[in-house]
Amino acid sequence: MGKLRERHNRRRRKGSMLDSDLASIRKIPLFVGLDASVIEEMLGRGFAQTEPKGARIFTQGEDARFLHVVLQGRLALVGRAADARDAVVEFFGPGDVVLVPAVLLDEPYQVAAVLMEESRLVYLRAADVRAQGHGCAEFARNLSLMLAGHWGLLVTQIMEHKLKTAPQRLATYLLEGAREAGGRLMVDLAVDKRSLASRLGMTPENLSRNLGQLERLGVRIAGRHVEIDDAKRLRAFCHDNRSS
Amino acid sequence: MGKLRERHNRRRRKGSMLDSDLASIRKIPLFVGLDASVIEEMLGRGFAQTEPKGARIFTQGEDARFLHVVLQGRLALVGRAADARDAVVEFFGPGDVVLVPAVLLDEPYQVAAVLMEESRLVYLRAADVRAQGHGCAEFARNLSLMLAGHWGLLVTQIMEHKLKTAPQRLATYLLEGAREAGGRLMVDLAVDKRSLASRLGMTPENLSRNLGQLERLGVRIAGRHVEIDDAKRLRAFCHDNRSS
DNA sequence: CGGCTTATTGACATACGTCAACTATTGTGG
DNA sequence: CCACAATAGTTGACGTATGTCAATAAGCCG
Repeated sequence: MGKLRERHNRRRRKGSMLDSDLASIRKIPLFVGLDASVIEEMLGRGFAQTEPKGARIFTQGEDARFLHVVLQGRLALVGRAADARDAVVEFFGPGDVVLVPAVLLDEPYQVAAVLMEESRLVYLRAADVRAQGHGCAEFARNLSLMLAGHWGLLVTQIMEHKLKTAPQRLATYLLEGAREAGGRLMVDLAVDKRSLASRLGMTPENLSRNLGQLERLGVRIAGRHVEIDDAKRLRAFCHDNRSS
Repeated sequence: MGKLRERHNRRRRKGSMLDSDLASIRKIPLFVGLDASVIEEMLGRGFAQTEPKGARIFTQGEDARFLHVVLQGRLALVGRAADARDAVVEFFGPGDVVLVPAVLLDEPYQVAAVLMEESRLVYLRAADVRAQGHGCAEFARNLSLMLAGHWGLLVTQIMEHKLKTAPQRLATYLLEGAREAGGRLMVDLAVDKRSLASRLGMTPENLSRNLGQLERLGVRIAGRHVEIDDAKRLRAFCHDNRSS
């Protein structure tokens, strides 16, 4: 729960969009099926920008001027309490669209966004997005579907917090992110452990200890690289309270 | 975290919609600004029904066949973990529309819904809702706005869980629900304390103790009726960790 | 290499859950 | 309307998970 520091916060300058950017954007569900004119209208007045690790893209309480699309990299939505401690709500990566709610409702951002690594983002003007949400039925529909998906993410997280212990939440997170490679299940944590701890609702110290505990369940940890020997056992551990 | 029991679960029979039902529905933000034909198309194939306290409207894992609108009463969204403990995600009351995400995505419900008191609900057929989400731009837009609003609720709850202690979450909940009446701030808890405890992420025992703790901060509790003598002090307590 | 940040480990404090007993409240049938 | 059972809520004693503080170790970058 330490404060996430922002090291660089240079004033951003508009960067023009590359063809590769446009190609990526068109594959994102929010933008599929739209008339070319609609996409162009939104993108035409937006821009793309690569920003360094630690950059604060926007701040809690700030007016929602842009809709952000992550092309590469990773960012964290960070909420800050009145006493200046803050918590990571969720991470977003390539293809994710961030903070549609604030943009649609034309409200201040409820949370801040901080880059976990150097990332390339698209900035779409909030007013344009709202206009298309109004004018283009297909876009409005895509927005709903995206929001519906996010709803599920948040509900899942709430339930995990209320029903699972810290080690169980950690194990669940690992299993969700795991990929099979060479007959082995493995995960590469995309973010530093301090932020991961915050996302999982525990202190960094406890994250360390909980990783240690999982090693006794056949999880091997080397820095940010994690290997899962016995996925079945780990899954059982997530569900059942009464495991060792 | 005890299990919410369902006492009555009679098979529901379709109930026709009353004029007063229609009047209520038209005032709900999700339905304002729609062509009369659109509303009629959705409502025409739906129905309204009054169901008793404890009724389980739908179950986790069930396919989303209906979109539910609360006309009167109160329901809880309840998630169940693998080990059969369950947690209240959120309460919904008159004017709220429940589980749009599952309906839109045509996915199974992620959570169940249980009535906290006798309630009158509208059942709209999921397929009809999806069709209008597709066909009617204004409805698609309203859906987005509603989902965006819900997103804020859930994010707030996640942050409170990560950043606040149980007594602080309780105090925050009381302040949010408080109404001014006769120069006094007061709340009437709409649900039983067991469910409230689950919503707030604590045990019923701890809810009792935490209410007791708040009494030392000028909160008077009598059953489900709560009076707040010093809102300023209570607010300070919510924000600051280091209060007595 | 040296300085900085990040991660780990240990000792300790505490908030919270658990279990069990008790009390209050609600509902129901006689 | 009362008596009784069932449920809901409270209280206390206690254990444990998790946070806190401090010191050490391990990466990372200039």
